[in-house]
Amino acid sequence: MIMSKSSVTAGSDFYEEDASEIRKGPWTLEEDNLLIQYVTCHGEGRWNSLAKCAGLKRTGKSCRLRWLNYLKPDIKRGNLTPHEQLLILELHSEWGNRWSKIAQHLPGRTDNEIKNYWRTRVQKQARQLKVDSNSKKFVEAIRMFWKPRLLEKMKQESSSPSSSSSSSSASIETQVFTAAPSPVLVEHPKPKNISLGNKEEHGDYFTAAGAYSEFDDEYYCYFADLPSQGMMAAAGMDSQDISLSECHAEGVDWFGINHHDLARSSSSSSTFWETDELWQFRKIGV
DNA sequence: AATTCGCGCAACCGCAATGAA
DNA sequence: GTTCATTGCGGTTGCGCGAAT
Repeated sequence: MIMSKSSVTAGSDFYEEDASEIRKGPWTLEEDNLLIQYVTCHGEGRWNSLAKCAGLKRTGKSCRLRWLNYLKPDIKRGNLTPHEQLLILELHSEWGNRWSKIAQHLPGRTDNEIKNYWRTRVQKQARQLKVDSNSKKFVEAIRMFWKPRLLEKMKQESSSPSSSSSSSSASIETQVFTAAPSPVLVEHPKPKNISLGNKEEHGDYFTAAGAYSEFDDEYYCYFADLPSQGMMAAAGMDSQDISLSECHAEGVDWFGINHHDLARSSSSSSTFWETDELWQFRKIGV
């Protein structure tokens, strides 16, 4: 049995209300066992009476939450897989903060867990980039940077013999691609037709094929080709090179961020892409 | 070694929706 | 149609732990 933080604090009276019989705070092992036993015998539901009948000095709400988020047998533990992360990003872009609805598409994951993931991982990155996590800017950044990396990671995992992909990964992948075709990260040489005219003050180049950054006299490709027309459509680009300012002019300020900071911080784990070990700058030949 | 800081996550809260009386 | 209890959901809080200083 998994020991929860709360379980090991058995006997703690944190939050415990002296005035009432209702206990609050971390659940003890004994309480967990009582709840498990009762639900196993009588099933879920009618949480208030369940709490009383099981001899738990908890509210029905508290029992329900404990069961659904922690004790239920089919709950999956551990880190979210790239498949699951990708699915969350996709579904959140469609439904917003409808956590329970999103959770329905991730078997074994709870709405609370998904909500926590969004707040601790995704929103953190938005804060670091100083953009609103619901802004178009950030949504585009996720689409351009994060999703391709997740797809790449999924590919790596599926080709690896020690792959731990769940049996549902195929269907998840199908759903993802059906929901919104995502860019695929590929190696990409620096375009020959980059001209000084496209160079921005930060030494960055934006092309239909990707974005390139000049940093310490090296070029880095930090997003890659789109097999589909999605990216260009999203940014209002045609097949010609386009500058950062032109991107801004289209109202898609993808990177209200300093690309050099991104590059520098690739070893400092202070940004979105690196924190999740999803992002690697690709050094390309000059 | 001691202290501080930041993160992850379990659990609480308030409100809305639903259903029974 | 109204009231009240219950359930479900999303937002928020705060504890425990490990990393950094």
